[in-house]
Amino acid sequence: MSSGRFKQDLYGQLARVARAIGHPNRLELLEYIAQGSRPVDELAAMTRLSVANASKHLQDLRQAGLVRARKEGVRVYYELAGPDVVDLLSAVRIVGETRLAEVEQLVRTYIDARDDLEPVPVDEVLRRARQGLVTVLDVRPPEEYAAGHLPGAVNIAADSLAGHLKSLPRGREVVAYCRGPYCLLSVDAVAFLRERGYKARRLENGFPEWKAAGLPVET
Amino acid sequence: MSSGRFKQDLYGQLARVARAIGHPNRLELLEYIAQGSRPVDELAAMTRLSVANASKHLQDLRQAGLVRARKEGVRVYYELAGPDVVDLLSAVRIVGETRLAEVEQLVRTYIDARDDLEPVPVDEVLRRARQGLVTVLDVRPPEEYAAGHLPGAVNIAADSLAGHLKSLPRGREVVAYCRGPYCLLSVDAVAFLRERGYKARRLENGFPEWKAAGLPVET
DNA sequence: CAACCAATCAACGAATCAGTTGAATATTAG
DNA sequence: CTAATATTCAACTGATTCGTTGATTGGTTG
Repeated sequence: MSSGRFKQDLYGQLARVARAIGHPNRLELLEYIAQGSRPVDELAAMTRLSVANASKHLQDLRQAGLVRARKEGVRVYYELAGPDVVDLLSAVRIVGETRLAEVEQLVRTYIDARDDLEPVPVDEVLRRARQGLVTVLDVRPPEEYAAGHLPGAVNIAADSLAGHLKSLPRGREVVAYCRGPYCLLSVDAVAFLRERGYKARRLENGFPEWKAAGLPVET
Repeated sequence: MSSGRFKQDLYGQLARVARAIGHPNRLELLEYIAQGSRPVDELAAMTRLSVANASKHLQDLRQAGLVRARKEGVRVYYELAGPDVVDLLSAVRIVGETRLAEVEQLVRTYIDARDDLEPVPVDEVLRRARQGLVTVLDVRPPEEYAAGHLPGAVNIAADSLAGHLKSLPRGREVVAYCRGPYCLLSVDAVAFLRERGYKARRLENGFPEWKAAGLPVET
């Protein structure tokens, strides 16, 4: 039986996929790529990596099938290969949170401690946003908002929130979201809004998870 | 803002989890561990690794939180940390199958080609087994069957199937399963049974996925 | 205690990986 | 065509990983 070869080859390939997400810099790159397609130099700047280094990591991701590269003029845009990649990252996140004390600790101190442990589940947001009971607030930078966002969401980038409070109806509850469950932009935004008397909560997941779940998306 | 530290530490930890499943031998070890707890020497024998090497890989898995070690007398039994680990492995499998041509090719030649592309979905098995319409057949070795199996399943190890056909009712359809979607034991069994006139199909997933999905398990 | 066995540890070489630097390629602008 | 810019490639260093070998620990048995 050549089943030994099968198993060997197969697990060799799957290990390639796993190793591709086995480096902190590649995980961070994927977080940004998951918001929409981006050229190499922007991704390098966002992650504070040298362009050559970022380029190499991106090619590693591409060879593992996690991202695609699309050439447009002089630049190369990288984009996520598909929603299954988001599911994979979520699975890693869940294992990390439930099995590694270090992760649980980090999440507790940086997120839970500031957010009063009451993230909003997705189905609730969907329902109440349709009824106009909440303002859905996207605090990511405008390029990412433009590449896709929750239906009806208002975009105010986290760093310009202070200057744009007028566009947020005072009475209604605000639900903020950003790049993912570990993105602190919405944590900061919620804290800021609460200080100013708003009733504000954080969506438990970010845009990529929303989209990967097949929920409606607006562009 | 010390959010840079947060992201760095967090992704460092998640990368640890990913790297733990980033080696073919560790993936194979996990396949066996997912069937139930096993001591180091048995796992080493099953994977044809040296005991020292297997021990080291198992410790890597333990440090990443994927497995637990339980000492019983003179031997150490390793067991899966939880169902979320099975979900993680499934996520890697799905990405590999949909994004890597090599994986799709391997699955096609070793499984689809021999199984006529008609795996049985889990809910169907659950329903029809309750009505007594199908014989559910567990072709894993008896120790693994003993550690947990589908409700009502009959256990005939794949290598002793030829000698135990009498315990399989001739008229009823057989649904065979084993260690997982990539375990060839049930593929062989289905082929063998079909040659002898049985109507036999393969369950699309194995025991670990069944259990991780929260479906009923018998011991 | 001594013998024995499972498991781990320590140390080593080969291989792979991560990041930098500087050169090479490709596409657009002038 | 030339210049400018985004990206990739090549070469190299230091760090990490994998597997083996032989020694060591820890628990059981006679």
